[in-house]
Amino acid sequence: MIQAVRGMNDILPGDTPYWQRLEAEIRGVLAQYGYREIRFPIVEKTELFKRSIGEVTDIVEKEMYTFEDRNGDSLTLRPEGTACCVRAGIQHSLLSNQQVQRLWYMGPMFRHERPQKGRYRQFHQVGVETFGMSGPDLDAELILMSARLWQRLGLDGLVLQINSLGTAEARAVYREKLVAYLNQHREQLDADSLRRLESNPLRILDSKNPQMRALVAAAPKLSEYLDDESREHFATLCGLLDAAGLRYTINPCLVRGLDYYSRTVFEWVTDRLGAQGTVCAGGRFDVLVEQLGGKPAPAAGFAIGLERLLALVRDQLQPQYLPHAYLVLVGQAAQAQGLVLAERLRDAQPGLRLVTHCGGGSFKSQFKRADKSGAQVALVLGENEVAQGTVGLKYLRENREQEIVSQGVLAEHLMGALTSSSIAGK
RNA sequence: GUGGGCGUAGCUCAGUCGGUAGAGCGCAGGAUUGUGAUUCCUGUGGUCGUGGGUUCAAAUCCCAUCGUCCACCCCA
Repeated sequence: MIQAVRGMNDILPGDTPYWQRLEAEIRGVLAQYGYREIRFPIVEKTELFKRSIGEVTDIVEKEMYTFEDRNGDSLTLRPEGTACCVRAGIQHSLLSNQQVQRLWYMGPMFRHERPQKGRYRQFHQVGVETFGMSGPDLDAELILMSARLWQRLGLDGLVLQINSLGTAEARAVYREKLVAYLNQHREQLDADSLRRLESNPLRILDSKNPQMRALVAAAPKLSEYLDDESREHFATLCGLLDAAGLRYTINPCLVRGLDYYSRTVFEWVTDRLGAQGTVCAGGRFDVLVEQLGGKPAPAAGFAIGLERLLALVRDQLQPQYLPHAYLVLVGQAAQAQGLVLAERLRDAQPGLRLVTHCGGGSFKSQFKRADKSGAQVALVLGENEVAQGTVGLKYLRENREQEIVSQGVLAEHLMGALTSSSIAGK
C-alpha cells in the first residue's frame, strides 16, 4: 500500500466540516478589520527563504523541502508565508510609495521536522501581514484582532506574552554582552546552550532546562539595551493594550526563531497542547521589505497554526453539514421522477441539503441509509406516491406523525417542516 | 537529528508457557414481502505493519526497517 508521506495528513470528510467552519470564522474576523486576502505559490526560489528567515536558522539549515527543478533552479516548498507575501508585495508594487496594506493568506506550509502532537511536516497557517504602518497602534490592532478571534471561537485560556527585540543594532550590542556573560559561565551551560552560543545565543534565554534558569535570570536584560524609540514604542503598545482591557505578560525571554523580527514580538500560548503550545505568534519586521529588495516599508504580522487552533476549539464548533432530507425512491417510475423532483426542490430552496438515494433497494435498506445520512427527514417516493402525485414525509429525529404532501407544495412545506433557519443558514 | 512507548478485522482492543487467531462496535442480509434508529438471528470480515533470523513450530523470542504517539530539539 502506498501511504501518505510521513507527517503529511489527509483531512477526511469527517473533519472537513470543522476546518471549513474554523476558516469561515477566521475570514469573518479578518473582514471585520478590513484585511484582504492574497494568494501566492506554494513553491518559491530557495534564495527567498535564505535571505528572509536567515541562513543559520534551523528552518533553513535542516527543515526545508528543497529540490532542483528541471532547469536546475533551486526551489523550496514554503516553510512559512511572510517571505512569500513580502516577495509578492514587492513584485507587484503593493508596498511602494508609503502604501498601506492589510493582507492575509491561508494554506499549507512545509517543514521537515519530526512529527509529534501539534507539529506536522505539512501544516496549515493563517498569516496576517501589514505594511506601511510603523506605530504601536497597528501592533495593538493585530493583537486585538487575534484576541477577538479567540473570543468568537469560544476559546479561553490562551495567555498573551509580549516583548520587544528592539532594532537590529540594539540587539547586536546586547548579543555581544550576552555572549560575553555566558562565556564567563561556560562551564554551567548545557550541550544545547553551548551549541546555541554560536548560532542563536538569544534562544538560550528561553531554554527549558531548569538548571539554566538561575544563569539566565542573572544574565544581562535585553530591555536594558533597547534603543529609545523601541522603548517608547513598546511602552505605548502596553498602554494601548491596557486601555483595551487586554491582559498580557511581558516575557523578557521571548525571542523568535526567525531572523527578520524587530521591536514587538508576541505569542499566544496554551498549556493544553503538550510541548507545542504556541497557537499564534507574530511581531514586527520593519527591515524585511528592504532586505528583500523593496523600498523600505515598516511591516508587522502574525501567523496562526490551524491544526493547533482546531485541536483547541473543535468541540465548540458546530459545523452544519448533515443533509436536511434524504429522498427514498422505490420502483422504476419513482427513480425517474425522483431525480427531477429533487432538482425542482433544489431550484426552489437553494439552501436545502438533499441527498437522493441511488442504486435502488428495498424500503428498509433505503431507510437505513436515510437514517445513517443524518438527515432530519426522509422523503418517500414509491409507487403509491407516484400514482397520487404526492411524497411521504417522515421525521427521523423527532416523534411526529408521517405526512403526505402534494409534490407541488413540497418545497414550501419543507421550509416549515425543517424550520426556516436551518435551511437559510448555509 | 536524539530518546522512549505502541503497531492483531473498517474502528477500539483481547490473545496464557511459542502450537498458523478472538470479542465488542461497524458493515451486509433477515425476523409474513411500504419504513430507519431499539431488540433478536445469520453472515462479512485479518499477508498479526514489512523483511530477515532462531525453532519441528512465531502474533508471541531476536535483529532490521517502516509507520504512529510522546518528549528533547524546533516552532505556528
